[in-house]
Amino acid sequence: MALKMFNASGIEYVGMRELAAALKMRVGNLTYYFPTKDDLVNRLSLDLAEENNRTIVPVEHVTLKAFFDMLHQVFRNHIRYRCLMLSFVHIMERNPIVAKRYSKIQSTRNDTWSTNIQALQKGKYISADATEVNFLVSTIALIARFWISEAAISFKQQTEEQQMEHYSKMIARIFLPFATAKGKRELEELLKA
Amino acid sequence: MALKMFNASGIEYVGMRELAAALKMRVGNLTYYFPTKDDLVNRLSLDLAEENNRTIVPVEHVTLKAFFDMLHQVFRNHIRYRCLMLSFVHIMERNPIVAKRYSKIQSTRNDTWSTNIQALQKGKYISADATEVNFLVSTIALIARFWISEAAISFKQQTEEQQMEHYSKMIARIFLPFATAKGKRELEELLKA
DNA sequence: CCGTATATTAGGTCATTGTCCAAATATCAT
DNA sequence: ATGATATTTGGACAATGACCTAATATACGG
Repeated sequence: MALKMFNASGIEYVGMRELAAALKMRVGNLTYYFPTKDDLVNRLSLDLAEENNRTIVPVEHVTLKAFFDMLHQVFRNHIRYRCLMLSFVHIMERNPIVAKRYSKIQSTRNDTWSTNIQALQKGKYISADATEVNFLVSTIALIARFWISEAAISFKQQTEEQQMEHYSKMIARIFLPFATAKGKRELEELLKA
Repeated sequence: MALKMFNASGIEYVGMRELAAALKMRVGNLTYYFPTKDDLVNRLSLDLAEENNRTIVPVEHVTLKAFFDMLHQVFRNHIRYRCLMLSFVHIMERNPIVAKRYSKIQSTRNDTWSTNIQALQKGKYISADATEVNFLVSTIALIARFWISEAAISFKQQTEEQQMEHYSKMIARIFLPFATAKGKRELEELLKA
């Protein structure tokens, strides 16, 4: 419920009173469960982190298709918690608990992406040296963090599916130069759709 | 002065009273010049837009070096108005005046980037078809908009110069696959530094 | 079933925020 | 000097997040 309202109006524009009313509670009652608004945000952030834990996993025999399906699922998770993504910077700056957990998680996330990209190499889908893998990981991280923000500004009129497709394709294009012949075929399939 | 305080603490965490005090004014006096905080933000946004107007221009005989110098200068402008970049999404959502001006400006910005990239093609630095040029433009736009936000979260400990270098190199790497032999030499020079 | 300890709810207060206003004062052209 | 305009002042307003105490419900051991 809180998530729905936050997604609709933005975290900082939903008051505790407003939220309590929607929950048919009194304000004091809401603050009993979540003493501060940051605690609420912290809870939502935990939920998102857990969903992503289930989504971002190392895959044994990864294909480019599987890799981009995983990315697509991450995008979907971000949409479900879009209020967090849109207020990302402010939350990180003002909510030390969330910030600390995030920075801890993030390095393992990057490791997982890196592992999966190296698996793509072993599967002869792409070919890239260590610094190139690093580049791919940090580019994915940047796009994954901020695609919703940019879409909210520049592609408001598009559906969420169209937005996700746009950024999936952007990442696919970044992979393209590193793809083998086999990889190119799969990527061009993705880019065509 | 307002800019300095906003950059230091974030727009939403500098109060009108605090700001007025620093300006040795009364609050009511400040609101005489800027009736609302949004008017203040609007003014700062105008200033940034003007600086970028001077920076992002079509260049006749553009080189990759010149192109990345231009990008570097854009990054510098963003640093000077970092409070705006860090609150980008919220401003666009809640300040219709700024939002409207931004979306109008942005399409001409993209045109200019596109023109300059096509000039790089004419100069035999890179080779890319229309959709690839489009891809390059939208990727640059995304990175330019959000690099400061990501740096504020993930590279806090680095200096601004190091941060700019990181994202310049990221863009250089995105150009690399499209570079001609001549272009590759210049880009690898940039990536080495 | 009673009595007590714990969990929950209610209602209100507090300081802070952005915004607004009417009166007082300063500045300037005629 | 006088009238008009520009600026400054000090305070008020509603809304916000946070906090607190007293009332009430629930659960549990005897």
